[in-house]
Amino acid sequence: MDFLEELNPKQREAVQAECGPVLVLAGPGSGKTRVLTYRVAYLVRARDVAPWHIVAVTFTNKAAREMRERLASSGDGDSRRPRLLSDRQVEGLTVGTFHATCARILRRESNSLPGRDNNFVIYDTNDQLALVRQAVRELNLDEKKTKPSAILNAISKCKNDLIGPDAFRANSYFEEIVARVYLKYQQLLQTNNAFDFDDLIMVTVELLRSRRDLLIAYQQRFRHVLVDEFQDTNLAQYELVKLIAGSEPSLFAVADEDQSIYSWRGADYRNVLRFRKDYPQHCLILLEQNYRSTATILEAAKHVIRRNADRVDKDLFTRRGAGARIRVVEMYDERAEAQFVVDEIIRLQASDGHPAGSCAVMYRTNAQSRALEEEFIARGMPYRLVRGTRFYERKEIRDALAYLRLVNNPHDSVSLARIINVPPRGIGAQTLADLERWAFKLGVSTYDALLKLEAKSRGERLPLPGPFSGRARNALLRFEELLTHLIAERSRVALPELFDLILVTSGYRDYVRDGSVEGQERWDNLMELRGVTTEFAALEPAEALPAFLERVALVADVDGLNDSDSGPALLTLHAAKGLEFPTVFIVGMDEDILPHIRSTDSREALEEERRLCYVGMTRAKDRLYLLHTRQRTALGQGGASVPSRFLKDIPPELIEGRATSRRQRADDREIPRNQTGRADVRVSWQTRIPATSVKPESVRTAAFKAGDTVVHAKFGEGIVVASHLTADDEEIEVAFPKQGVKRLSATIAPLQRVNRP
DNA sequence: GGACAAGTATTTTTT
DNA sequence: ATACTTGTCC
Repeated sequence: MDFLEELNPKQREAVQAECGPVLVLAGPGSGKTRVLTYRVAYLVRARDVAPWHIVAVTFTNKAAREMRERLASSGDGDSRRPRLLSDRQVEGLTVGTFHATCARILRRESNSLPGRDNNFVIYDTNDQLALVRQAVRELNLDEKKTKPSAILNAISKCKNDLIGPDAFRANSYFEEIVARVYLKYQQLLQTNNAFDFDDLIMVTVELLRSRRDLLIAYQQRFRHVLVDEFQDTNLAQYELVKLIAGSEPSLFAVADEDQSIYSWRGADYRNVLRFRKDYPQHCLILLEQNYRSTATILEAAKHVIRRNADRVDKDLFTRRGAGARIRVVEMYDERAEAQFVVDEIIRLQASDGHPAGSCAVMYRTNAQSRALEEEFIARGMPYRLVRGTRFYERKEIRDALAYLRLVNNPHDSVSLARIINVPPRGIGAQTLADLERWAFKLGVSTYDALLKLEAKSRGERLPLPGPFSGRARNALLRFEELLTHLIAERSRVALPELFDLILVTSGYRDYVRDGSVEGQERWDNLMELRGVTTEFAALEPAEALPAFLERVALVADVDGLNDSDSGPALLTLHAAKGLEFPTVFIVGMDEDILPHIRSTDSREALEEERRLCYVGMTRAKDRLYLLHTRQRTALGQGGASVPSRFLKDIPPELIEGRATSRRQRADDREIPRNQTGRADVRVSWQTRIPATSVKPESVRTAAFKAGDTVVHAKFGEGIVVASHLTADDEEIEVAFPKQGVKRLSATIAPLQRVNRP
């Protein structure tokens, strides 16, 4: 297997593991995705697995795309590498996000789904929110007392935990409301022939659970399951993986608990622990060699992450040299911080020809980008802002998509409500509310209500009188006429033509092109969207529209935003995950920013902030700058700020100029603070809070770590797979060749460590 | 039904 | 500071 030669022995071991459950725990920069990709190639080439039988799930479309590309081409720029698979083989694979994969399954099985046909639409967060509002209205609940977003969060959480509306049990007044809205919300989704993002997973699980025949069929189909970023799965996703993998799983999961930064979206890194429990016979492989960062950077990052409990302490190492020390820089405020960053990038460029494009500036919150952008603009330096307003979130794009979705699926009342009066047609909120209520009474979708109104206007007798004044009724009838006309054209003309037709006949084109600069920009955006429709022009009109909509619903960004290296990248720490840069600046290493103020009251949240910091630090290959300020303007009001606690965890000898000087640290303590860390400047110059007011964190370290070989008096030799510090003990899991994985107390069990590298 | 003023909330966001 | 939602008045 010559194509495996470019992997190191450990990576190769993972790739060639037997086809049972395999868990690869891998540190940053250890080649996780590479291992996953090669595993796919290995299954096909060495194990004669038909590509058809392989499903690889990722979390982003980007990751899926990159994986395909690597499999299909010599990849990574160095062109002399052999291809891993042929085009035909790659085409046979199922590589995609959880959501895209589930959407495909549901589309295929839509006849088994109550109230859905295969034209169902996928609602994103905006649509979901609109639907929650509608549900709240229909239940006559007070929108002010119960924030729709809070309800939606709760519903989403339920779905991530596979709790359907019937199974939900309320334990508080708020949850009572949630329970009622949830039920109504699901009904509305069904009436609209729609699923939301979370449904894609939950409904697929429900379907496979209730239909044994389908379950068996999909298990047969997807005999080999691979999961990337496994620490980011939620319960529903893990359940789905388990279902498809079946009782004799060929399941290959790659994870790094220390990079789990999406718990607020339902991700639960404890799925890694569950995996170990659910598949006790699994093969565990640790990838601990980092190929990215200098020893200094890696060491600093390890010191930061080590403070977290509940983790397998991986013993990361690198063969790279120490490299430059980390620069910890204190600036007066965020403007000075930005200046320093720009100055330093220019200096690096001038002194050693370090291209500006290989630098990245990272921050905790999007709002922090402003000071940076202002400085870059003032200095005339180009920069790449990674994910500003996303393309598909622009109003004009969402409006155009709403038209398209409505034409595809007229029962989609959320899209209908969005554009019924855009451009203005004299159908205001009141009229729309009346229409919706009327539709609700008749038990039909909003579009059907419009049809009934039209039938009535032709003189047909209907049981209920429409509640509309002449003016409103005329406006509604004109809209109905427009919509019916567009629907009739749907299966007649090619998609780009349909797109044009919609914009012209709806009056949207003239509405947008009002002669202003912004108007032109919006029009340009619409034309960019039109460009996407041309990719579907060759398909049958009836197929093109649903295919286009699915693509658009599941792809959050448009390619080509982060390609060129025309300047430094500006991005949030979250957005930085999975990327690497020779030089990284993390700005705002201040208490209340990183860790964020909203995280400081819970241990779990604080640990996630720590992981976030770790993710940022480990993006750096050669140079790492950590900046904090003395004073920071937040929400319009300035205040003194305190250096982030994470800075204290970095050993001084790794920091430029810190090893010898205690003075610097003493200076830090001079910064006045109150309990919240942000102090009123005037008061604070008199108040000095001793350093002890900062809560000390546990510095206890585990005696055992994953990978250690131990001998147990009874079980014999085994390998430690996990270690957690508990309140007063250390709990470890040890895999014994004969007896399986045992959970032991490190202080009580008769254990002896055999070796430690 | 639409324009404007006041009020409110403001982390992160793979799909 | 500011963007976005809601309330009031024409």
